[in-house]
Amino acid sequence: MKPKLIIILGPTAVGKTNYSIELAQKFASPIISCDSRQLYKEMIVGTAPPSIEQLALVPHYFIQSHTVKEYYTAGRYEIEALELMDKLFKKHDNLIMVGGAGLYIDAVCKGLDDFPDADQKVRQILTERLEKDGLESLRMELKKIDPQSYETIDIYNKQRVIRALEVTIATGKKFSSYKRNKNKERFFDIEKLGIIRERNDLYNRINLRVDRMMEAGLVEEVRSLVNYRNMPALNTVGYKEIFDYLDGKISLEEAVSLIKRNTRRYAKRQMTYWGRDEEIAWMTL
RNA sequence: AGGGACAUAGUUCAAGGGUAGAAUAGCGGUCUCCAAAACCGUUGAUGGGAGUUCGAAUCUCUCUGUCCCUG
Repeated sequence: MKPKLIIILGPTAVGKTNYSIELAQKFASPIISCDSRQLYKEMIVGTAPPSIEQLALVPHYFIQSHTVKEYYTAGRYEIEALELMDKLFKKHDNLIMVGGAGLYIDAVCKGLDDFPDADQKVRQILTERLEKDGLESLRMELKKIDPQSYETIDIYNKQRVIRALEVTIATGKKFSSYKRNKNKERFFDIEKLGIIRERNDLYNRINLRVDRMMEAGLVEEVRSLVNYRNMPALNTVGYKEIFDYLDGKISLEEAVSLIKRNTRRYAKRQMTYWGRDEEIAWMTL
């Protein structure tokens, strides 16, 4: 019989942490976090990870385990998470995974194709070209060197265009040639449990959580990270807005309401992402 | 109580006799490695009533509401 991975997912602030700890205790399983921001050890106040008390109740993985100083991607998460599960499943029949990062969850469940790691230098050059010559210029180059990708990706999305270009340029093989459009085989079964709340309820929880983050010293945490503000990790709701405040672009009050708004939008995008995933069993809290 | 000003989308503000627009919020969607990212799309309003006019958000009257001044 295959071991089973139970994934608890849901929008931000819905209450995944509490629920997962209960469930993990029931299954005597550790918790594998699947959250693209809680895995940074420098980002604590603004990412609402499990508390110290909660972490003491159940062993957690991928919580404050990485640094904002290094680039991290969904691809690396897939590799690291699979390695970890390989080990943990030797002792556990069931493992609990919790998180809100849709792409990271998909990476674990279906697997990403084996693109080479992003070449930061190539990305840097492309990003500068984007600023200088505009997106259209990058689009035209993609059309030339990988027309297949030009046809299939969102060519108005600069991140995607750069991604396709950087892989093609860095490896000499077309970005589209890496795609296999096939899910990877996994050695474990997967059960997805989605948690949802009524929208007003969720929005109230989001607003409350942001107020608590401010009380807990979000501004200080963000101030301590100014040197890394250009790293992708810091391109995060709650951090961007405070950077703007520290720059004097907006008032603290504006920053707070922007954080609330952007968190609401994030929650909505999460729901959209999972909207068509028929494997998820939904549960309203 | 008297005098004055104002009333347009959830909010802030345009249009001053001729197709009611914008920003923002809200809502919906996309997604194979920066994903708390990066994109795309969209609903919605002239406070109520009467009048002038071919035609009223716009002019007149009235009611209602809000604000200011005076007592």
